[in-house]
Amino acid sequence: MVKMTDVAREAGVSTATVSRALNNHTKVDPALVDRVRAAAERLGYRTNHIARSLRRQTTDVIALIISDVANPFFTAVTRGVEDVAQERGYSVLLCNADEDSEKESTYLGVAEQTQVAGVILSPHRSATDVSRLRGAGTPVVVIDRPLDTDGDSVMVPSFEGARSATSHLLDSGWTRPAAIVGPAEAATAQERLRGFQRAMSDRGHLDAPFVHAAFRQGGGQEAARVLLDSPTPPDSLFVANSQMMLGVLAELRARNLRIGRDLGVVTFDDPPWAEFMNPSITAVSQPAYRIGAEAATMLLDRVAGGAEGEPRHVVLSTSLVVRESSRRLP
Amino acid sequence: MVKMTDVAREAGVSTATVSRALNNHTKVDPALVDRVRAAAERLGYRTNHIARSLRRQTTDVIALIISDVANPFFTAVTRGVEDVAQERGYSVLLCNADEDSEKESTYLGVAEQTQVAGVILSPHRSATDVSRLRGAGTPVVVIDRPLDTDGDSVMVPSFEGARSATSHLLDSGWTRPAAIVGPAEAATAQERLRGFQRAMSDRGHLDAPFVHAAFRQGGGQEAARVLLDSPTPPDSLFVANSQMMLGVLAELRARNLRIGRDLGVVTFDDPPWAEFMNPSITAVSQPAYRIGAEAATMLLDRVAGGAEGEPRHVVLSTSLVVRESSRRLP
DNA sequence: CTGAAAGCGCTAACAG
DNA sequence: CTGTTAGCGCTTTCAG
Repeated sequence: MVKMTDVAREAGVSTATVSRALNNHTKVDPALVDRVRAAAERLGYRTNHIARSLRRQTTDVIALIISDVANPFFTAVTRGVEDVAQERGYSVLLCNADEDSEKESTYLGVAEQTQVAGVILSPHRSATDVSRLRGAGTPVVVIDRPLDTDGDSVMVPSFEGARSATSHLLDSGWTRPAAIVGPAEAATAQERLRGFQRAMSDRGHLDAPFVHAAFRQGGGQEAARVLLDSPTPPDSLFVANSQMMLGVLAELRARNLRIGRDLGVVTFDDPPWAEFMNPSITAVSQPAYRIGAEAATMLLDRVAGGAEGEPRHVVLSTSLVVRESSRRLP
Repeated sequence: MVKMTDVAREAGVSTATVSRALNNHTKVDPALVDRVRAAAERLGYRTNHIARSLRRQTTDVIALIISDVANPFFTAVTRGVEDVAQERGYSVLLCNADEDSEKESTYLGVAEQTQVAGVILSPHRSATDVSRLRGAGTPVVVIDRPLDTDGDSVMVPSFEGARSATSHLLDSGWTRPAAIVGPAEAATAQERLRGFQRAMSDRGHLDAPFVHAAFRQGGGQEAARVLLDSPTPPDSLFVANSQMMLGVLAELRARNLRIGRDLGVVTFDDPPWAEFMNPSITAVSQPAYRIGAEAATMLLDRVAGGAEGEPRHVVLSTSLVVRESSRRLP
């Protein structure tokens, strides 16, 4: 491994000059800069970021802790984060908490120990503890799901999205909607459930059925099974994310139930496949890429400008993409 | 930040002992270990991995450089990698090369500069240069697409997969299949094209039409457009990955063409949505999770055991999942 | 079995 | 504008 002292010797200057020249620091004689650059090039020198980080007490990487890599919503968020991070010279340490508090806390520890410059987190529960990180001066931006403690965030109005999706079901002529929401501990699950319930109670349906399940295909399928097996099965479903929707589709297929005729469905999240289903799936679309991009921008601004100052909250809006699955056929 | 010297003082021992106690190194007096552990706990000490890495000249992170985060194949690979990495105490630095050689080489540089313990790479082109990494003694395992230079790899027989998918189309009564494959520079695109062509020529179709396109939804749609607009349009399509398949579906929908009646389709990769389409999509399924898990295992074995020794090659098999989209309806 | 001390490669005061 | 120097926090010989 060729290091700075090698370059310094080759260029006939001190390591300090090499450091300054390579990092286009303060004023360095242009001639020297060239000489150093040339020497570095010749030797194939590359900065040792570990050493730099130890000295600078911070790194060029930000951690992105998401709830599920298999979920297209989060991969779209990831692309948004990556694009702005890359543009600003940062790498992204992607951590898949996998809807599991324990894994999440492991990763929070990794983020701390590797001294990442900042963290973007989609917390599993609102009680997730980020105090150590913040205590160490590491900026944290929360996305998708809120935290009990205040701080920078990029959110989407889950309540309103769920409410409008449910109202739409009712408007389309379905009379007995039920909801399949995420696990009780997830804030987005609670919000989406509240939105659903509000829409229902506004129309006089007071005890609308719902079931909590894991934010995954298996969870969605299990929930659909329970609901459809109940004494008074629903005639339509509001499903709280696209992974669960896949499970619902599996269950409907197993029971030979046809969407649009036997059952209306709407899902939160608009995965790429939704429009190509037959019938196509009505969805509450979230600006996932923008959520990621905004969060990364906000985070890197903090990294540069210091963590002080009022918490900032960005709320992006959802939109209901009406397709065929919510239409009631005769 | 509480560091080792703080723990040492608190426990009344030297930093060397703290280090040894915490890393359950050689023989340390159990009583001291307890005292150190307790002190560390009390103070909320956490290892500074940056400092450790600088000293040890290696890190606890492996880099995973994939071609496209939005592709379910790669996210499944990612889960496989993550699971075994986590189990063995490593973190994963996920890099999305985004089907772009330049981004890929940026990330290869990041991997080198951050001194990751090893790299799992899905190379964009077979000429991708990993010599610097290997020269520095960093193990590299290649997945999905081969490299010109020899080294550890986990692959799948693309040629055979494409061939059997195409034969299946022919067996199902379609007479004019065409192929939509990836960009000419991608080795998997070439292999899948060869497999397609072999199946075709074996049945006497010598100049079967095909088009290269980007491994994305947009690429697939554009390719479908070209093929369907040709003077003698195909009656069926072999599509080289699921992202492109989404584009094909978009184009078919735009033209009001029905799968199974107007056109037969088969895709490489079996994304979660394929079975729920209507008609369901016949697919060449790859064991993505296992590819990731095998690659990570192989890599970490190298990390532990040294990079020397014969290159190892694991080849996992694909399977054709026959569904409705390839069936020819009267 | 434990401690003292050197040093990983880099950067940032501080002098010059 | 450039060089000297002192560490960042940890691990690991080398002595004891």
